[in-house]
Amino acid sequence: MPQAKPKATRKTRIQAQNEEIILKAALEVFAAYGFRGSTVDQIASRAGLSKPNLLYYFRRKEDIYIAVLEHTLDAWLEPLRKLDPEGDPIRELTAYLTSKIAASRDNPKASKLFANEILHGATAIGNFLKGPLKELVDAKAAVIQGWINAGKLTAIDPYHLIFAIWATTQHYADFDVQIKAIRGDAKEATGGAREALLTLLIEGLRPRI
Amino acid sequence: MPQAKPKATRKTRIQAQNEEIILKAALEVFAAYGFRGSTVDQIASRAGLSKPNLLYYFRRKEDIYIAVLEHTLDAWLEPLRKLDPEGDPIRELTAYLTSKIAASRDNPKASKLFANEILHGATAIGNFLKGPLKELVDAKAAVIQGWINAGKLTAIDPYHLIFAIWATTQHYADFDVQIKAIRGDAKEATGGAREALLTLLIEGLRPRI
DNA sequence: TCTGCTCTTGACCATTTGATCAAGAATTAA
DNA sequence: TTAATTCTTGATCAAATGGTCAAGAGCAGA
Repeated sequence: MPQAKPKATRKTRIQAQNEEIILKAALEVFAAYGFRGSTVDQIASRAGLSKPNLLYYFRRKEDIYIAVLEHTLDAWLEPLRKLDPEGDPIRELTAYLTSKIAASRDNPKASKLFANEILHGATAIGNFLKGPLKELVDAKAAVIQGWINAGKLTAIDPYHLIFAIWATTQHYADFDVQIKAIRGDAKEATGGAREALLTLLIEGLRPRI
Repeated sequence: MPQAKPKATRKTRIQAQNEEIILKAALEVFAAYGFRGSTVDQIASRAGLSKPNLLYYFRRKEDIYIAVLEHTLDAWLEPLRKLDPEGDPIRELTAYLTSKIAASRDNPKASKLFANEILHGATAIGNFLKGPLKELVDAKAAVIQGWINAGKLTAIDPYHLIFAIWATTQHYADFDVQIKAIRGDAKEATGGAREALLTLLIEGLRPRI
């Protein structure tokens, strides 16, 4: 009998190591070229493995893709989870926007991966969007609405506020090529982004007493 | 001798008609699946033509792609061009944001096409970004800076303001799947978008007297 | 060392897909 | 009507690509 795929038993040292290498390579390739635009050969080559060897760990291209998404999804949501109902609204939103800008700077590939996935219909993570993501956003929107009702924040639709923070912060990762074309190398451009976005999006929400 | 490609002479009725059909079909397909994810067969099929017939009008897949991009690029920039240095700043920015939201609603496919193109490195429109787009943005950023210097607008980096307007408005087209997953069918969601974004982005720029 | 399991790979296959071509159909201008 | 030109397509090709397989190499526990 040919070898079965790695059993459900505990992972080998080599297994754990190679899967990590593969996921890292796959993130880079998928982020750059999208699912259809990436080839198994590219990923294998970047991971330093032969194609059949890579397919020994993930039997189908789609399996790699899903694994990469799942591997990064959770970290991507973390900043929003931290939004604290007990905290000061302006401070909390400032922290949230700051985390998102940092995430875009430190992990642009994850941002591009999601952008591409959603742009093309989110077939692989549709259930995640409708489930965990929606629940989290609903909960945090309620928190923001609570702040507004308590007069601690100018009235604004919480959902649109969240969307605006996503859109603007992720823009610096997803459309970096455009920003670089307009502003030259994006080092200082992204540097000023945090302050500009805080002024634009958050400062105006400070309640007028 | 086999037929040469359509000569540089005036276009036939059939030629003009079919090219229009092809560009429309190609926009739909490319917007949905990206360049690599789209096939010539798909485009031909949606255009109601055979594949060789389609390739009679555009010899390579890439030619179709570039034609579609060029065909929509200009319209996409029109709103920003209209930003009038002589107008009232708040009114002008309101009009700009309103146009961009309308464009996202009325032509989401163009938005997705560009989003995908830029996300993957803008290899086909890199020169457009560094040339005409940069020039236009530089000019309009100067206009906004002029308003700020004249005390007609709160201080804000004009480039980041423009990026924020792009990011937020196009978000409703590019990430519609995500928005629908969170908010249900996006009719009313996008309806409130204009007001929310005006409050968030523009209202705060009104100078405090 | 021996045994069984895990890991690796060259060779190969089937399908998809961008592109070509020759031949015939339709259209246009005279 | 006729001749030239434009348009259309079935058949076909070569390359790229996802995936398989059998055989051998490496490794770990007894």
